[in-house]
Amino acid sequence: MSATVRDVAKRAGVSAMTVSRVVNKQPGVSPKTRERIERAIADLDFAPNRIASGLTSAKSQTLGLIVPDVANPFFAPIVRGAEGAARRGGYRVLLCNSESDLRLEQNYVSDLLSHRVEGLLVAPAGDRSRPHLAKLVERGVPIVLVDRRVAGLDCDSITLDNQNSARELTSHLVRVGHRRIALVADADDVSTGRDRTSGYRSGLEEAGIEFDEDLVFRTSTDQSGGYRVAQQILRSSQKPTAIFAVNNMTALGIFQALREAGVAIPDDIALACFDDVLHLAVIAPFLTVIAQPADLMGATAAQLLLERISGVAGRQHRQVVLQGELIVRESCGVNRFTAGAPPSHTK
Amino acid sequence: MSATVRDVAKRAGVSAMTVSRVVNKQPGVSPKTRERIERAIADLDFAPNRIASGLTSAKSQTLGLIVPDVANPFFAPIVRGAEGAARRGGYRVLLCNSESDLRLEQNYVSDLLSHRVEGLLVAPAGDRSRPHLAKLVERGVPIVLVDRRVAGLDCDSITLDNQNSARELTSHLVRVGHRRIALVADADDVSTGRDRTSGYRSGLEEAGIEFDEDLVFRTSTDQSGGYRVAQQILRSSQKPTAIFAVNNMTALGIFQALREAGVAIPDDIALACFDDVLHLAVIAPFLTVIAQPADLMGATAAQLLLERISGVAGRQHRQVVLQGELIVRESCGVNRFTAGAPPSHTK
DNA sequence: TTGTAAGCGTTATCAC
DNA sequence: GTGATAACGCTTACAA
Repeated sequence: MSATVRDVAKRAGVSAMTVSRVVNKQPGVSPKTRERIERAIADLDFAPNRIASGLTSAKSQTLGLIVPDVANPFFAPIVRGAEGAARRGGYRVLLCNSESDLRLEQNYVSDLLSHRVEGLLVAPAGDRSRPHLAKLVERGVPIVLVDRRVAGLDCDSITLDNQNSARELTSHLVRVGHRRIALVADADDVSTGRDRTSGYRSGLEEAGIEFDEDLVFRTSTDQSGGYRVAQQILRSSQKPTAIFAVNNMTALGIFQALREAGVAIPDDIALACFDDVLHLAVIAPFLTVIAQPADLMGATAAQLLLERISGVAGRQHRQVVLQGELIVRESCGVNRFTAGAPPSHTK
Repeated sequence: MSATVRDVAKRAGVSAMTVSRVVNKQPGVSPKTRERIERAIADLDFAPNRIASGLTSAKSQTLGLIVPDVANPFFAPIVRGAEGAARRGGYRVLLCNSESDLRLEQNYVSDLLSHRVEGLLVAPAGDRSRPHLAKLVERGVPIVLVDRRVAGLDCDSITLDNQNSARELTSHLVRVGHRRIALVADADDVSTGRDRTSGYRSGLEEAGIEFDEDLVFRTSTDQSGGYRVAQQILRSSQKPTAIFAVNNMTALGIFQALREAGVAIPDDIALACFDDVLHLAVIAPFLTVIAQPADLMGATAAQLLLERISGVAGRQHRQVVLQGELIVRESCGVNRFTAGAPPSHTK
């Protein structure tokens, strides 16, 4: 079907080897032969079979990227950033949606290995991803964790300074007058969840507020989880005056439940969260958030991985930490009328 | 490094061929040998090298997926849907972000071919994608266009019924009292742009409103394009009473510009668009839109492609058309107080 | 500067 | 039911 190096070689009156050299821009080919070969390549519309070269050179020029959900407005820019950086480095990206499912994630990992990716970018489901990821590390497969670390797994990673950002957000809530601050937390199995919970505690501690286990709510960190937990919070005997949601989707669910219950934000209860919900800020600059540079996180992750693949990286594991940005809007009870259009999100 | 079929064969005391048969679940292996081989596979932690099998079988089990931007809240669910359906069909997905750049898209196409993808899912930059896509069609490479068709290119596609939906949205605007309706259109080079413009004209025509070229504004269909065009609209001598934005990002830009200019929606001007801006509806159920089933579109596209690859599809090209859904909210001047929380998006 | 030979890990084919 | 052999298209290693 498609032309091969040998076809090109025949047409140019040279050996396959010389064609290979030209295709891979290797030195040691006379300008004349090079030109002849280039013409033959053009004539035959030859495109090298990367599968075949991958077989001999053991280099597939491909990375694997595993995220829980590409359509999540936090992960989507990560994917974009990673793909862009990979492309600029001459790599292709196999995209995998783990749906936060451990089994699925594990299958993806072995599948990607079967496809001989040269390295993996993984936003792991949680600490229980360790067994299958540890195997990779042992085998020396280049890997970079994105957004989340895995307890007990030593490898490159890029994350947000979750603990510090959570502390900052908590301090902000305290500063504007809240003392009973509910935390809608992620499982402790997930490093971001752990770190944010820990930051929340630090924030309270600094303010001299005692940590109250009853104010910590755990749920599936998606919209429906947030929705359910908000209803639970509203039923609790000692209602908090503020809610700190661990991420974007959870916050959306909480918001929805509060609105349906006729609870005014921030008058009846304040709401803050991690992740700036994409594009939302344009129409309703409302939620006070910790914004994460997701695009940068993805791009940097890919760069780290490429460096490790190329061997530039050195033995030591690198843990890049990015800073979150506290963006104060209206949902916590200050700044209510400074935004362009103050929508009154009340009943 | 990793074990090969031959390693497994040696350990099980059989030939490589028999191992291959077991791995690929082919019949014609006695239960006893099969069991022996399976144990050897487990012992050696053998995983078949898909690169190598791809070389012999010419089947890479991989699809290419090209979209303008994964992080766009319309394309992200398409990607998710496509990847999921591909995985369930036993395929991997190479993700490519064309950034609506023709050159980049073209490079991706040849690169994907070099990687021997078995088929392509493409949301093309526009009609000018035809040359490089036509080559694929000629060569018999399975391909499915997603979201956009390409003029003069015969192949499978899945799109929205853009014309009809645009007509419906226009009719709605007319119904609630608008007669001077600006269209912020996409280039005619893009099928969705063409079809939506055409539907807009039909809608006007049905209402007996004469089409006015001066009410059609062209721009880059992203947020900044929308932003600029809105400023232009506000400066125009005969201001429209409503704006129909061709897509989500454009609408966001328009919204931003209107707000900054202190123009009230819908009191001073109405706004409607294609694409439900993801998650936005939860916090601010405000924009009247044509919602598209993006996830379904992606999944169906992948299914179509897999059917074509497997040969189930038949010679004829299939053009699947999905229906859009008009969701009436507040931004066009009716329904203003029926939503849960009516934010007054006014100055 | 160029070419030869061998083999990457798998599978198609045909023989036993 | 099982195996030997020869590819697949390319590149590494070495030779000329």
